Amino acid sequence: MLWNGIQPNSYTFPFVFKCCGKIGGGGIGRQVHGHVMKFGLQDDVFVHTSIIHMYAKKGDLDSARLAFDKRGSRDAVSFTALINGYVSGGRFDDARKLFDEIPDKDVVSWNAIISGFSQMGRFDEALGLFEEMREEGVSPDVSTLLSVLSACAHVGALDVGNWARSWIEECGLGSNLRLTNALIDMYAKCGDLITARMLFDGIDEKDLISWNVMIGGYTHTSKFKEALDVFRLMQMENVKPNDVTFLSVLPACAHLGALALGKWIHVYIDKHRDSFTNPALWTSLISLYAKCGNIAAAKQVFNEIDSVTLGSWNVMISGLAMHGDAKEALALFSEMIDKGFTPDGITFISILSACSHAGLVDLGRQWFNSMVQEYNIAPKLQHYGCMIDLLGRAGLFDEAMALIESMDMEPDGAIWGSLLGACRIHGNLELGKSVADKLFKLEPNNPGGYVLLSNMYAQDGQWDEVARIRTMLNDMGMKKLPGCTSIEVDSVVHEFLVSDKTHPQSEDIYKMLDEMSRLLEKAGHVPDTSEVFYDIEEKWKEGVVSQHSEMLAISYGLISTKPGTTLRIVKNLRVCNNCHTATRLISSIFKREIIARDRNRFHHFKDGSCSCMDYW
DNA sequence: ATAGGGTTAG
Repeated sequence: MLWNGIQPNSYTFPFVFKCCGKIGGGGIGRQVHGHVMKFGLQDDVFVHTSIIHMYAKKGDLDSARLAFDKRGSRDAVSFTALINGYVSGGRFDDARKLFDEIPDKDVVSWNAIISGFSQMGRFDEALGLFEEMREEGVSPDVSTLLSVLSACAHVGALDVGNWARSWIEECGLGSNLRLTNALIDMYAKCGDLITARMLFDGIDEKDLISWNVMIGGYTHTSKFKEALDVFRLMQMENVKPNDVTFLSVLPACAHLGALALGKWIHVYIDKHRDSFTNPALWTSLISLYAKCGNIAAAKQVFNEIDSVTLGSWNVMISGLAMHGDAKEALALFSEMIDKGFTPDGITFISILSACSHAGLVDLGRQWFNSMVQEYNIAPKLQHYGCMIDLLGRAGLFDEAMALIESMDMEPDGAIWGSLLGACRIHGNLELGKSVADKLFKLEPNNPGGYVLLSNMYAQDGQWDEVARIRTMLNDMGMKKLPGCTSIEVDSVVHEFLVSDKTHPQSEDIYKMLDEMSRLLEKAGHVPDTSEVFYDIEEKWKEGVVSQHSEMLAISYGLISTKPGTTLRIVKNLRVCNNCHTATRLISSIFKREIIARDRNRFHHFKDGSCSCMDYW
């Protein structure tokens, strides 16, 4: 155009500047700015605003400011262009100051500042600005609500979120997909999965984001089964998943032990390698295999990663620790350091828990000190928890108490709980009583501690104390968190509770359970009912333990898989003594390997023995 | 005819 001698006018330049922003190359914007001066168009408001915007977008805030200052009449539009530059440059105080100077703030300027704060994680300030906006009588629009809902989702501001929902309905925007997706995410993150699901089911044409927020909502509230159910629906509707989808589905598979589905995802990612480049996917896959008990597959994925991240080292090391393979966990840890990676707090949780599972007291102490002194990592509650657990299990109660007293934070229930567990193992009733008091003050409604203390009184023969605690528990209406075990058969996850009769094949499951009991008795198994906490007759207690959720899951596994197939079960609590002994025997009676994951770690049952060596 | 603002995971 210039070579042909055709004069550009004030309409030309805004288009040209828009392109400058897109190609972003070096001094092109400045050159075009020169042409503007040459043609004397610098006073046109449209041209001038696009100059400010161009510099702001390039991150050249000084030039943007200079252009802005030259302006005769400043309107909301020019302010907003500059504010945007300050926001993306992280200069919030300057942005906020400029914003307050705008004489005639309109929706777009409010949106710029609100979304700026929201995107930078300053959600409370974003919501505060939204409040101000409403007070000043400026009507929000779709963009405002998208930013506001995102902020509500992050800080759990359900009240503002509810307001947003009624606003959306009043404006007749109920069918706006972006707004509905943002609402679903907000309700899910605020914990109201019912409303989130209702909105989700109401969408006719769901897009990928609708599916992702719904699945992610379930995963992040630990509703893993629901997450997988929605993923299945998504597949039935032929919606192509992306990395975000898998980053929500894989943890659900890992938690439920849904290994087959996880493997399917692994194959899918391999097949579409070009579109799945997010390194977090590999970390999730390692974690999946480790948590499903297939440590060999976890290692294989780990060894095939092109660029290893700290996260993948961490999950691999914690996987080995969970399996009780302290030696290999520590070896991998050395390798990681040799390769120049710096361990973080998460790495040390794995290292310390590996030492604790294996009873490596000296090494645990050593790494704890090295973490603090060499790596300058301030220990958190979880690190102290591992150390207390390690020292307590070894019976080193004085040292454990000294460590607790040295902490510069208040010990939590987990710490007192693991110390109480150690007291029970070593029959230290005296310390146990005072530890239990501390625990009850912190977590008066958690029945676990009461059960432990009552068990200790029972071991000591103090039956009146046992009765007193039981009555107290009953009076307080406390119930143990129900034990729940899941098993995956043919890619479907089946969940069982104690004495569960809801499974469609319930009749066959209980037939097999009778058979199991008969063979166990024949093998000399005497039911251990010491952990049953109801005041009922011994015979009934035996009935209860034989119908524990893990026994039902194993029974279902035995009748629904081919002989010799390894059974993988996942329990939400710690395995009880009776089930542990029974499972050991079942592995030899039925010639099945059984890999059980409990709350803390793995048990590999094979030929009548368990990898934890009955120490867990 | 031309200028300023936008959702999902980690």
